[in-house]
Amino acid sequence: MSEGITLKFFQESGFIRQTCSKCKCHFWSLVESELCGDAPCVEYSFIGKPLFPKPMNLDEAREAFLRFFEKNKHTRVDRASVVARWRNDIYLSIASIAVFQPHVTSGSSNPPANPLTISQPCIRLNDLESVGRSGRHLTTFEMMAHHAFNDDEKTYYWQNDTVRFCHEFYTELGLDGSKITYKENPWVGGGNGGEALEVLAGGLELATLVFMDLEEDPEGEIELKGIKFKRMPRSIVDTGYGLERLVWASQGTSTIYESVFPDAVSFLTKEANLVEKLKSSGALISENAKLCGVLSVDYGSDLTKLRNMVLKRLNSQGYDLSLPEFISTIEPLEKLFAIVDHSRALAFMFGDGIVPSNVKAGYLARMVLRRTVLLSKDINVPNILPKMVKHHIDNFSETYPELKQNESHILDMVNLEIERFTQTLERGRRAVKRAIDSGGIDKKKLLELYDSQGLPPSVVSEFSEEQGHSIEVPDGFLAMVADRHEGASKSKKEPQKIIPIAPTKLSFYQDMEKRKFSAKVIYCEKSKVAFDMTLFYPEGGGQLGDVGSIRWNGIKSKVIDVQKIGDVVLHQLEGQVPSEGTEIVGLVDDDRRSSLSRHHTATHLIGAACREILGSHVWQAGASKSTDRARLDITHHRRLTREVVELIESRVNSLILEDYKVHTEFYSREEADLKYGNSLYQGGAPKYKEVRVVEIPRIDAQACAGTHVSSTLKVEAVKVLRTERIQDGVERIEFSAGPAAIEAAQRERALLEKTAKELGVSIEQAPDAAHKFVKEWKDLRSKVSSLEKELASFKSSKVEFEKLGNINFYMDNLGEADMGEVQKLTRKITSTDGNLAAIGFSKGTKGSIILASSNSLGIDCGSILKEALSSVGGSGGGKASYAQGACNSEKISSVLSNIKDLIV
RNA sequence: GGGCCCGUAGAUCAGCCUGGAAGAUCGCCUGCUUUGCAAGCAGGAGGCCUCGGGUUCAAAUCCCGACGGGUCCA
Repeated sequence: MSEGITLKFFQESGFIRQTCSKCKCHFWSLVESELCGDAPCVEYSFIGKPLFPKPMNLDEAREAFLRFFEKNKHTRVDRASVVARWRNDIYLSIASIAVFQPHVTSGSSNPPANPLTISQPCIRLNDLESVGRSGRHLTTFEMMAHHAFNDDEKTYYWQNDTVRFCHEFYTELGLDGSKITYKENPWVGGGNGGEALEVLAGGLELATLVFMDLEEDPEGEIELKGIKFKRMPRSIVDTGYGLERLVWASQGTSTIYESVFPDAVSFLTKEANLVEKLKSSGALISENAKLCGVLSVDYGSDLTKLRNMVLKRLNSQGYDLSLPEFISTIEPLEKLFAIVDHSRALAFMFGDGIVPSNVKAGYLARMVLRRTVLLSKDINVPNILPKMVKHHIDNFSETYPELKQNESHILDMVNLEIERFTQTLERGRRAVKRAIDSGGIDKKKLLELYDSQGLPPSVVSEFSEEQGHSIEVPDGFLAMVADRHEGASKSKKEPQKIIPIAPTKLSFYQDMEKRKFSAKVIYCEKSKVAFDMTLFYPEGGGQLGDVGSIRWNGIKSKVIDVQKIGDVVLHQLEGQVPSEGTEIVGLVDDDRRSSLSRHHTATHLIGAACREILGSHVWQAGASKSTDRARLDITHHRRLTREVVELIESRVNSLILEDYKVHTEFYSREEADLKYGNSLYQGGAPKYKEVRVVEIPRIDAQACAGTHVSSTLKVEAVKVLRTERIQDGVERIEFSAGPAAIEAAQRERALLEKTAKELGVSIEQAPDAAHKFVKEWKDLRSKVSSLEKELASFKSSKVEFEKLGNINFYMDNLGEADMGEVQKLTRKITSTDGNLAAIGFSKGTKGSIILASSNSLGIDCGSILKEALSSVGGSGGGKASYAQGACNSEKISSVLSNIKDLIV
């Protein structure tokens, strides 16, 4: 690498490779320069002095980019969702290349076009704290890119053309070529790596050109940034051009936000009454942005440090500001920018179907929303968020009509989440008050309030102030939270073992109705065997494996479990095991398979009905199919009401009757993507190169490896059994299909009949009767209670007492009596000073004693009763004023006399 | 995927740690006071203490499980 990236283009155009005197990195530039042009070596020079002759907005800049690359033989492809559903390692699309990982980058699938150009909306939340503050950070941005996927068969272009394209693109737009610096900086990430060039101008990184041709390998020969790599089969041109950066550079405003969202910023500035402040603080913001550009400080924990550094620089440039003055000027504006940015992120997240939740991507959306709400409160526009989101939707409606289409859903999500957060805050306000009332808020309490009630320290502090108490927020709060969550164990996956035989031919895909087959045993392992082909479906995709039997030479063994290990299907046998080479006849249990297939097709129908009735935000979050029931978990933000469930159930049953054929077909990944889009991957990231699509025409299409019935009519019927909220934002629907649905209905009928019979009424009258019985039972219960009171006071006047010293000793055995009644009786007696009551009563053979004394006596009833009971084998105890115990009912009188003896 | 918190009257919560009569405040009802309202005073109704097991003489309270909610982290 000592030669760096030496390209023909650089040489022909007169670029010189130089070394930065500060950071020692290598860079290429048309002019001689001491510094590399990247932060922190240089600072922004384009603010107030745009790099391009003509200011561009988002649409103009995006179109200029895509057109340029179309002109240069790239195919424009549509953006993907910001929710990376095709991946199981990240939740959000964080780069344009993420759209093509891992299937295209690994070589197992072809790109939709090659070479291609795209502008992909991306969301990154790792620098959330910096958004608004640094003047350049965004949670949502569009990464424009041109990608070329080269392999052994064909090389489209590599480093030289990439840089040439890049340079031509910027210079054609009017950027002075001598202002561009290409800094060598190898790139590493996501298990891949390669040489890379950062494209810098005016101190701003405009783009990164990555030449991805390495993959991580501990045995690899090549080392980058301390990690070992080897060459990968594909070499990929992975570029990333910041759309927003380009727009910013073309306008040279103080912050990126003012260039990218001029309308939104001015709208919010007006609403928040910050017009004057923004105008008068322009210079301050510019300086702040410039300095934040060169400083690499963690905005989360070292904010005060950062503020002081900026302030020092400002004051050395002729400002005369105190820290509080500086903060009070800059903070509201920073918050304003953050709100503008965050609300765009929310529009995209909800627009692409994220349902707020306490887990996964849904949690990320919730977190962003809550932050934004708090920020809006801070600048006195507490209800601005829905308006801001709508503003973005309208602004983007031409470029992203899908946002406009989903507008009502997006706003519904936003409003619902705001409502939930308001409730959380109200709960929190009360919790803070309680905490203060019961001894104040210490560090531990603060942590608990955050962790279990969702109250950030700033909010707790605010609520606390309302109560007239100030609290101190400790440094490193977030580190404490992290500590608390440590020890959360990470589960390790066991590496799958490999069986060294040819892949089993999965014949059930050819004919899903067939149950009988002949095959040859090609592998044995204890009680497990593999054949050259099989009709037995192995457990997978949430569907249970088949069972059945195999025969050979007059011998029969049961197949009790079927699993797929790699590409081999292993059949677990019960009984004798055939040896390798044996020809066998296999028979799949038809009842079970048919039932599983019915439930699987029914699952697709339920999913389709849910999407139709509830909306396109409904995604499968999990599924499981068994013989008598199946369940489907869907993303949805509200509990499913009975009415909605009935709608779904009816819709599914009419789909069944409409008798659609169920088609299955294998496609390559790119064909499948092209034909169906990524809604295909309801079941998660596809595992194989070939995608099997199960399609119910016009109703549903899914990548699915399971078995299905040949037409919807064969599902026969579907009955929803129950729904359950398994996570916030995820509803589980449990249902039965076919004969199992009828059986389920019959079970419910039986339960109803039994209930009605117990109530002694017809089924129709059962609810009313139950209501009446419960009401009567309640009335009677309160009547009994008041009668017990009366009875107690009546009986207490009947119980004889004798004087034992200064004690009035009441003693009696009431025989059969109720606990409540006797308790009331003794309370009554001992409510007068100087009284002691020892009352026995029984219920069958179980005898009970209550010993209670007036508070004035100073007698320890607990220990007396314990002792009195011990000689008869009873037990009990209690407090000084009240004790209770039990013994055999025949022993009551002896216990009572024991008590009397113990007192005198 | 992994934690943590919560479930008691119509609402908000106390009681649970340390087992032994199920409470407070607001709201509701009745009466008094008032031209009326608000307020005040007096009285009252309203609880399967989420459900199911277990431990115990005894469970709102301790243990296990389910259900319902909240929340943090990845």
